[in-house]
Amino acid sequence: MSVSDSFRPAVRSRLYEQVIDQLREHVTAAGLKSGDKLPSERELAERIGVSRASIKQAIVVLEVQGLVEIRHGGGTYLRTDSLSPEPIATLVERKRRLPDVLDAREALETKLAELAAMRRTEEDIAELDAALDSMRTEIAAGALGEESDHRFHAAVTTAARNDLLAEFMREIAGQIAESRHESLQQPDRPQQSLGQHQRIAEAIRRQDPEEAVAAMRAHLRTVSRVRLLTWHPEES
Amino acid sequence: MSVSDSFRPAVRSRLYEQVIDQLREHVTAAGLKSGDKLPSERELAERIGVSRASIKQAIVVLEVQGLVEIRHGGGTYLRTDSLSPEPIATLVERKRRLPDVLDAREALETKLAELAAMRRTEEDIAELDAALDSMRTEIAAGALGEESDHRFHAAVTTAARNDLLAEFMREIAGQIAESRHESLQQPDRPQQSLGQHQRIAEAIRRQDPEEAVAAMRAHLRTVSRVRLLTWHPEES
DNA sequence: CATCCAGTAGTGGTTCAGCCAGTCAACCAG
DNA sequence: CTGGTTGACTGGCTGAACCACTACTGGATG
Repeated sequence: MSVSDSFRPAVRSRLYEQVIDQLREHVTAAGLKSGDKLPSERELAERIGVSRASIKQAIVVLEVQGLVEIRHGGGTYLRTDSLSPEPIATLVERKRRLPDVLDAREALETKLAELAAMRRTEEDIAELDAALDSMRTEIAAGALGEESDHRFHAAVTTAARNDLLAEFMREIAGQIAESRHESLQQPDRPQQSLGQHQRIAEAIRRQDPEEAVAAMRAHLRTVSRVRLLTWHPEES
Repeated sequence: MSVSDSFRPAVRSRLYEQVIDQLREHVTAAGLKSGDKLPSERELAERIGVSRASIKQAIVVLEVQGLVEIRHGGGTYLRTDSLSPEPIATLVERKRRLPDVLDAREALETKLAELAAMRRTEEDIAELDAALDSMRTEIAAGALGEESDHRFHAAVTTAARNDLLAEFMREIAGQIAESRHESLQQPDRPQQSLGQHQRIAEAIRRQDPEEAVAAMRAHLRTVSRVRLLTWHPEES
């Protein structure tokens, strides 16, 4: 690590933020769950050593984030187990357990295939075909076709027209890329993959959701099986 | 207003919320844009007729929502043009995205049910049963059983043992809670819901992934159908 | 004249003491 | 058993006060 590595991110100046941090700690330390009651404002003020006004600011923030429910005269109650909105990025990074990613991918992409089959436009079909063409060319030239593979799945995602699922896909894009690379290095794998992609595209073109789901599932299970055999023969 | 039609869903009692409303009005009325300066806390307190503490609570809320930037000693500045996170346009947009959420939920929860059926332990079964018992009790008492509903689905998520999918579920937990509340207010809905949950639990207990998927899908489609009929008869 | 730099008014940050207004449980009366 | 009363507890809000920081002003300096 060199000189300017990490600036001290400036002091967390606002008091209410520190209060929120302490509340989070307390919740996890005490093992509180959804529905449990937090200490009263007066008690928190005394134990944390700040004024009630600051405690209240912190609690109001937690309230607007939906993490806590305030009952006038009745106390403050948890609405979640963690009290931590915890950024997804760090979690995905920490939880890069592969089988989890593969299961998640199957959950997301089979649904995407289903929706794509129902909603695809002519433009979507054109993009799917373009991706397949590109894949054929790459493979014929002896390449793995990773780029085209990604392009194809991105086109399916676009055709599904669901921003939320698209966002979830983005969040595991990194791990998918890894597993794609692994998978495509198996002998004859690119050619087999091309066939599976064509089957998916065909189902979407014919607007056949069930077949699209089946084709996508078959494709993903092939990918994951290879992956498991290569990396985790003993896994669960 | 007839008898049970619609109770006013509890008053908008909190002062800081009214302050936020007034601030929004002021911003639009005065035509303030991003970068402009808001009046000082003391001036706002005097003009709106509340204490500075309440003004500050409101401003802190706006800060954590990223709508405003506070500079110690320098004043408070707009970071957006409107100060309204959702004027009607975006609110409509949010409602329009509800189908996205429902599709995502089906993608995630059917997979969770499948995994749960394969991986559940005796403890998981016990928690599912406990949630069902609680649901029966609540419903028998005339309640909707929202809490138990959430508890049940949380138990399924736990039993699936996939942190990534669990994280995705957390991200849409808020919208799921909304749709749950809507759905369970339909006549006879809680009773029907109980039956569907029992079917899911039974499949998981028998370690029958396919049936678990089918049961979960049936349950979710009921929920989403009701929702669409109630709120968006004309949707897509 | 241009520059620099205190001084100062003004701003947000926080505290404190106090009162108001709900909630809840224990208790009592019917 | 039901319904009302009471009192302790909890969150909601206020007002005055002080601290920490910023920004502007106006005079001193080169």
